[in-house]
Amino acid sequence: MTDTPTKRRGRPRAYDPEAAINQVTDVFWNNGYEGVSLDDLSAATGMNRPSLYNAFGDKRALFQMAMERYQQRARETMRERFLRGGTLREGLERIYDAALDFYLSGDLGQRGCFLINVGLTEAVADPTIRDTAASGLHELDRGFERLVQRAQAAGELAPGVDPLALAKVASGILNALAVRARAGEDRAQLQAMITATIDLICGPQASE
Amino acid sequence: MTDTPTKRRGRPRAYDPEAAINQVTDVFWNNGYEGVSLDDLSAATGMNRPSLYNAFGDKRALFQMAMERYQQRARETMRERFLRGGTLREGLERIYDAALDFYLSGDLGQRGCFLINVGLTEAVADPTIRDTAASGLHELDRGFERLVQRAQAAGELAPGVDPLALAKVASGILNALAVRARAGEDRAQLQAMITATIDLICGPQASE
DNA sequence: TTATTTTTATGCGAAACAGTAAGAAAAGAC
DNA sequence: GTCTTTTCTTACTGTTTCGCATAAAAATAA
Repeated sequence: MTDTPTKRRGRPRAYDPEAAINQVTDVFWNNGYEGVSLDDLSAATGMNRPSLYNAFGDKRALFQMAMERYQQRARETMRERFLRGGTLREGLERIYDAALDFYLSGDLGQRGCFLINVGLTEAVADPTIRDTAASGLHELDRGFERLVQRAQAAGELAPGVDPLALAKVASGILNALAVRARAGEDRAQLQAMITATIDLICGPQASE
Repeated sequence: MTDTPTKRRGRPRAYDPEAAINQVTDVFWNNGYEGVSLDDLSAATGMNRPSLYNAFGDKRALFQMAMERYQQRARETMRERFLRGGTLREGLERIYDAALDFYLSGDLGQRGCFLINVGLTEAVADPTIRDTAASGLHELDRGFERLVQRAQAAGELAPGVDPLALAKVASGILNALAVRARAGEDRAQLQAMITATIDLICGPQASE
């Protein structure tokens, strides 16, 4: 739809827009919004500043684009894991496992979540950024709600429990994993928090 | 010990160091490290830049001082709530309630946690800041561990459960509350997450 | 070849920034 | 009153920043 495979008229662009957005996202993800200059982005993408402006707009627009790109990446990674079948325990294990890979990625292996650890820093000063970040978090909330409701429909949950309450805890712990990944906790520590959460929500696992 | 109530020799300082540190902390808390200029701090404290340098050092030192001041404030608020007696449920209610007041404070009422929402943004670029923030989070972890272990010693917990696992979840949810406060969730939504967590850890409350 | 279109490259300008130097001001000490 | 000490005030330096203006380069169209 938007792509034009036909030969363009003028000088061909020397950069790949897709790759550039990913590089911009990574730089913001590491250093925050205010911690990044356009020269940093220029160096990371190989584009010079006027090309950046021409292609994507100003710094704020670049950041907004980076947030959307991040959400797109995350959605592609997580969607299937929310929807695939299995028990609630299996679903939660799949989801948390994928999130860990995400949060522990990057050069230093502790980037956390873009929305939480970078976007929300700007939340007080910029309501637009805050709302974008918040909607990303709420999308995850809804994923957990559906997951738990499916488990309830399948008769997995004890009769008294409130599925939405379980979903809130499950989603909150995902936030905590992002926070703690950025704080430098290693995979084993984060995995211990995951295990504790899953055992609490699903009941302790039967020993193998 | 460190205070000298005797009359100082030279020109009296026109600012109150305690108040200045609090003001610096608030400005960083709202806008992040990179989002704050020394002129901002100068305006907030009423001190001009040379006085800031003379009194506290450069921007990095000011931020470090702000992190420590924040931890001091938090410690004073939380300590008593971790130590006072009562059931585990009562303890958790006390702690989360105080945390909400903290996270929902500030001009806009959604500042979150300084360490999480501001300090950790710098964590990838600056390991010193990361370690300071991480140690603050781990101090809370230990508080929850002791709280849950006391509950176990008092026979409140079911025999099978691992108290450290419960503590991990309780502490993780505290992180999530900070994240979501900054994302703009209101008190009622946060309270719902608290209730869900406490019910999950302590068992649902007997209806009154 | 010549014109047109699109992008890249160079570089400018005004503002903001961190940090410091030098001197004026306000207090006590003598 | 004069000296000494501490702080405040003003001003400066060099750098970085954003955003853009202008011109060169590389492609197609005619």
